[in-house]
Amino acid sequence: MPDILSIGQVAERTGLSIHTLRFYEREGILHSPVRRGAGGNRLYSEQDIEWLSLCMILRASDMPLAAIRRYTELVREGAGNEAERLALLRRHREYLINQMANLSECMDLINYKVGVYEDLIDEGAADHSCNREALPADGGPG
Amino acid sequence: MPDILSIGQVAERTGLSIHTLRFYEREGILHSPVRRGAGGNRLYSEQDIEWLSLCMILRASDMPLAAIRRYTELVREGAGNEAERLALLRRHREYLINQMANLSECMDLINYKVGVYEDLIDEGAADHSCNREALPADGGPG
DNA sequence: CTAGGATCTAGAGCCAACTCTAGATCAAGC
DNA sequence: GCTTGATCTAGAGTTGGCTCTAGATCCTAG
Repeated sequence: MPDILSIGQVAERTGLSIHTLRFYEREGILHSPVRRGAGGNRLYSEQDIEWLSLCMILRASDMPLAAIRRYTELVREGAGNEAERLALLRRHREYLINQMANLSECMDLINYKVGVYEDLIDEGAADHSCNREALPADGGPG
Repeated sequence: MPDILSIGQVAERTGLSIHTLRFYEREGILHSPVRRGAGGNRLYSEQDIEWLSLCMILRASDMPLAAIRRYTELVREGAGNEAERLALLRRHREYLINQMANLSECMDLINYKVGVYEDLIDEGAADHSCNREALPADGGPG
């Protein structure tokens, strides 16, 4: 593993597009300013990959880029702002708790409905004489 | 509970804005076409509230409006398309499973980091002589 | 009659997060 | 020398989901 990577290599390893990598840099999402090669091309390090991996986890959980940028700034500034980092992380944790509840509420609902439709379709397949017009109540969330 | 509700009442009861209610209607998110009063004003029913509540659960779990619209169409069309409804619901369930994994990965990461920063801040508060420059490794997701 | 408040329509505006385009530069291989 | 492929910059375009505006209409209370 070389510690100097082109943008193409970083794209390949992270799964982010080259466009997105440049966009993230403009947005101040990179841990340290990107070094540049002779021709002005970006030179990434393994550290950058690690930082981007962290950012990708945060993004995958819907942390806004603005929050990631702020966190990045705080880390870049160094020691002394731990309280703000902590607050930022806790805020996102609150979001996560709430969102996990939303997802599992929806999961329950969908599991219920999937069950209903599976039964309905099984019946329809096994017994063609049954009343195929009999709809499950689909008006409500119950 | 009256079964004829103004858009304002629906907004109040669902928490959606009046603008959003009209927007959802344009987007074909309503279970049945809205009835209108003498002056052209929308008349909602309790059924509409129920359907909107369902939609809100789906939206809160990030189902795109396009998918909700499709599901709405299918339900409106009536019996005979259960397989497609089922497929649509299962697709969203896959999304939910994946997203729950994302959120809990992020939750683990954040819990870890929150722990680190809490310790750091506690130490800083309890013992001012300690090395406040000692940073936790914040470059990586670990 | 009039003022206030709720509603209507059509359509513009906004925000986040990409995503892509155009045109230039550069290094390597034939 | 020339083509090919990767990279560069600045900036425009896209998508999804709202959110708001303007100007009209209508109902009710004073």
